[in-house]
Amino acid sequence: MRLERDFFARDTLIVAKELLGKVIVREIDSVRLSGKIVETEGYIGSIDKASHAYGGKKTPRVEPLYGEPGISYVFSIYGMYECFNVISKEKGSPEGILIRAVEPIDGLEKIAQNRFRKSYDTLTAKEIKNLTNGPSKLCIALDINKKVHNFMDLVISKELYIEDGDIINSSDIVETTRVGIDYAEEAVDFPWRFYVKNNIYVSKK
DNA sequence: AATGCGATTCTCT
DNA sequence: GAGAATCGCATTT
Repeated sequence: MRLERDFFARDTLIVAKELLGKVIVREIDSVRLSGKIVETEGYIGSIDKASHAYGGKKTPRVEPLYGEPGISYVFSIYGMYECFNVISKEKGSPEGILIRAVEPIDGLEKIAQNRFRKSYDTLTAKEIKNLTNGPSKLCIALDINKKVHNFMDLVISKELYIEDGDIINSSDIVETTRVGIDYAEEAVDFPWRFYVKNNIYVSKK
């Protein structure tokens, strides 16, 4: 079942944790691609120097962060990659959750084509592991891009949404520091990254 | 108009 | 583990 607005309209770190085990669904021409979320990071703009909206900063790029819970924020990075976030909390408060890794479930053939331009059957073990074990890798695999999917309402969209999935026991969740935010001073140490213990698709242990 | 860099990934070594 | 790729966007001139 699809997650509704009220799921996202809660404390960002709770949503980030509870998104583990849920399933991102990407429908392309009636073909279903999906992946189980295994790694997330919370960003809380009001107090978080790692957030694009730190201190209430508001520019065209970060506008989605201020939108309704349940919409997407897709940003481009390093000129060649994109990252997918879901907005949490309430409209007006710049908070969101970066989806850092998923475990491929449906549409493996299309996912393999999107990532490596070859058939799933011909992937090496290394390529399989690298299909979706990173924030930009999963965007490539599921064909999520800023141009089409930024500001998309995941509660309404038919082509991109999130469904119920596994319930992850809290003893199987690791809480630790976030990745790639070395510049963020004290926020470097905030334990706002969550991942499923022992899952091979987690980007970084 | 010019500058500088990033919530990353890939390819070497 | 280091270095390159590559550009949108915020910031500065």
